[in-house]
Amino acid sequence: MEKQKKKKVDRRVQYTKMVLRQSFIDLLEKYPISKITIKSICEKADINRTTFYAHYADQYDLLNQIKQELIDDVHVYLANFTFHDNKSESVQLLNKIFEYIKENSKICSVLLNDTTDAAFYEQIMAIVQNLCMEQLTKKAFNQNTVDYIISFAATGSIGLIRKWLDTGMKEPTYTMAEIILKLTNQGLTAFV
Amino acid sequence: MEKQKKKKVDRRVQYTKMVLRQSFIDLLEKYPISKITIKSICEKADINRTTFYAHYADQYDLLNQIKQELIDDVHVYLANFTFHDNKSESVQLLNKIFEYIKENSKICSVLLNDTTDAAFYEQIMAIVQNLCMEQLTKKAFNQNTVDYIISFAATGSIGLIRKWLDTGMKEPTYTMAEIILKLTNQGLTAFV
DNA sequence: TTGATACTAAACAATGTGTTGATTTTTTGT
DNA sequence: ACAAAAAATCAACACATTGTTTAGTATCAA
Repeated sequence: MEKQKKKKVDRRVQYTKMVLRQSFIDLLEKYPISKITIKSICEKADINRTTFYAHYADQYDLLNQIKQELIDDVHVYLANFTFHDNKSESVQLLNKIFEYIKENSKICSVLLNDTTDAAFYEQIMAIVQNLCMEQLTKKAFNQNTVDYIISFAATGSIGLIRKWLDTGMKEPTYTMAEIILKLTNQGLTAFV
Repeated sequence: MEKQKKKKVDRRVQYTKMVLRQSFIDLLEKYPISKITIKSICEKADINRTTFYAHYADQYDLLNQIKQELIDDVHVYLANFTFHDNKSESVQLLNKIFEYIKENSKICSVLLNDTTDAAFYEQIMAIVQNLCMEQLTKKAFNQNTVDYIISFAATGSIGLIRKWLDTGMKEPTYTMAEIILKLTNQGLTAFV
């Protein structure tokens, strides 16, 4: 009963956050984050600078919130799916992810190119892990080695996605899902 | 004859650059680059701010020069080796690299954690590519797919190294060289 | 020693930062 | 429709950093 009352978000707040976020992303496409000032974000968004500070500590805080929203968004997007170790299911699921990335390619490009924040990176990796490496953790590998393999596969997948985004998301001979699954699953067999 | 005269670098310049660089790296270990001011670097180094501007445009320029020096350093470090597709040679070579990283773990940690700069990333990836993926390009794969695989393996390797650095460079059950080679080579076989 | 080069110190305008308090506008609940 | 609450605005503020200039000093290489 207590948490039932979800505070309705003020329309103004919604608008302010939306427009600040959008300005910021637009700027991020043109300039490195180090050159983007709070002032410039606010001017582009036509929002008072004082208002910015009411919502965010600084640019990086704004960036983090954008990241978090994306993570949540992806989780919602995938929530409907049930997981099986059936291979075609994995492919289907990964395809769904690439569909999502394609739809949100603009923001994904920006966010994946900034990997200074380890937390975001690891959350993305966690998603990949859950999708592609179920069988990995089940088998009785040496845990130490497993961690390294997971790092490799997860980071590699992100690199793959970045390349895909940078080159205009052209579908290669194999689908992205196929490539990822083949590379990860096959890589594992080296350690069985 | 023309280019023979290599200008001797002034000792003062050498000292200035060295101490600025060192201060910067020290600060990078403690604070995110966005919080590091030119002023703070200079104060720590006890160098006049005007002098900083004589050598670097800003913090990011300094960072780039540090990166470039590291790349050059690695190339020199590996220059003595000759390449074979003999497997044990590859292992030896990779071990050499991990030796280098271990010796320079402080700076490597800092530099590898900032991947906003694609150029540096790609130069590191190029080294990994040349070392581990000779046989890859030789085979008649579909070029489109090859590019993706290279991205995956190279980025994955960097992720692996980052993890290794973050966890104190403990030697896992398999050596790092073994893991990288197994994962990359094995991953390839999926596309033969 | 000498000429060249590099560093320092001080001052400068320009820009961005983060916070304040008073005021206006919009939303929400009744 | 109205009053209370919440949010955005505005102007002003002290402050820090930036990047550049100028003149003087110290160090270097030869």
